[in-house]
Amino acid sequence: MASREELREQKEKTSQALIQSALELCAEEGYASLSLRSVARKAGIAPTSFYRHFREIDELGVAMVDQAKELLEDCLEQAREKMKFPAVKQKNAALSLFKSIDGIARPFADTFFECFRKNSQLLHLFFQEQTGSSKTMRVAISAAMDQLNGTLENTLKRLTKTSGYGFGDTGLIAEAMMTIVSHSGLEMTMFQDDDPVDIAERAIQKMNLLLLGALMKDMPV
Amino acid sequence: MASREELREQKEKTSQALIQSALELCAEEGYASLSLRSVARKAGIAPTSFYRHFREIDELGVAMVDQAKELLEDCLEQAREKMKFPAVKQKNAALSLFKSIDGIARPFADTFFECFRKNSQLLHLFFQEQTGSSKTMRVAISAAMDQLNGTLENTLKRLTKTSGYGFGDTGLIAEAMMTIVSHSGLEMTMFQDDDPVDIAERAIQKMNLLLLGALMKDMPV
DNA sequence: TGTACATCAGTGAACGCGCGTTCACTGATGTAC
DNA sequence: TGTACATCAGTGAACGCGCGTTCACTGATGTAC
Repeated sequence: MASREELREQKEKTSQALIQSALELCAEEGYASLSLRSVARKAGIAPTSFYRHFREIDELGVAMVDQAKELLEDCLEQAREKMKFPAVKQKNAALSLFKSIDGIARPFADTFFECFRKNSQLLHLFFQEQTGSSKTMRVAISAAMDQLNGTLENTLKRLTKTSGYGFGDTGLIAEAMMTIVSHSGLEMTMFQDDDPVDIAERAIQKMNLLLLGALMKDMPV
Repeated sequence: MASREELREQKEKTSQALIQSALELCAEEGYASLSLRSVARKAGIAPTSFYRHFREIDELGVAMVDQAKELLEDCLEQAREKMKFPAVKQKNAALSLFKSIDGIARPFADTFFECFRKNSQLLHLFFQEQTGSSKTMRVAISAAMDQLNGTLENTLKRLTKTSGYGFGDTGLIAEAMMTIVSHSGLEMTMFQDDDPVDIAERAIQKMNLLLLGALMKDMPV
């Protein structure tokens, strides 16, 4: 009936079921309260079977972090394709620049928040446990964040290459942008009474100010 | 021996011992893993005595949030006294403005991070549980943050009142500043291999860019 | 073709442990009369 | 002044529960010879 290959697929399915169950439990009780038994129960397998897939809970945690990282890399790639930074004429510089900059921050935020909305459990876990109590998780997430920040930094560099204007320390800016959107994303998932569109708009405004400042600082006057 | 008044003081001492014990345990294992028994054990009382002070763990949690809020209000007051925004001459505007702005962001960050360093357990708890798994905690912290943001907003308004320049949406800026410093503060406590001075300097740069952008946006050109 | 053996996802019983909560209690202090 | 009662922080035994982990097992698949 089930070939060795089919068995391998079945195992992968069970692993994914464990991850999905863990995500749902995290959303309810938080990562720190995850128990091996509750995850197994939700996934419909015996507690002891958990060990066929992960050595411990943190190994499952890292698997979730890996998925989140893949997702976010895709999200940044998608954002990169939509972000524009049109050249501006010199007069009315600040106002005109501000509109150009919106072509960076807005598509970035839109893509990010859409991704957050579709995968709120996974991304809440990722950003929340960045400074959570499991060292294993912090290390994994920190490494992922370094790469994501690097990806965003490259996007920013590419955007400014053709415009004549530069952003100065693009690494710093990428970091700040990620801080702003991740903080806003967490807010959206936690306070669902608040208007998510409003939170998104405020995040965009914050990034616009940041980017305008970065442009003005090194601008030839 | 012990008058009724002395008994009242003794009870308050025990409550504080419980809070202190809880803080140390949070720093090791996280708020979600706090147990009534472990807190009582660390404070040197019987598990059942816990109920003489708090109805449940979350009530102790909210007591910690209240302490953190008091501390942060004092910190913002202290920062307010040190923040300056000297007027600038029109020519070389951007560069000159950037230096003036540093008189806002740097004292603010210095005060905040010094406070964070001295009370890392309390403030880590406060900012981490802002989006943690206990709704009771999230609500308490959210209310405290609203007030703190308001305080910082007032400080910003007062700073610009005499300079001729305005910051536009000061609420938005206060929010972004708090996001930046709290995120950096959490980084410092969690990754102690990283240089805290470097993290602080980057936070200051981020806020400087934000403030510069905010000034330029509404600037008469 | 048949037989013995290896692999491996999943199982169920059992263990000791720490947990939150209940209960009736202690012993010191203050109050009513 | 003396006696009965109220208050209240702290106690220790006991409970039932969910936890992580161990162990020997099953039953299906594939492999060696």
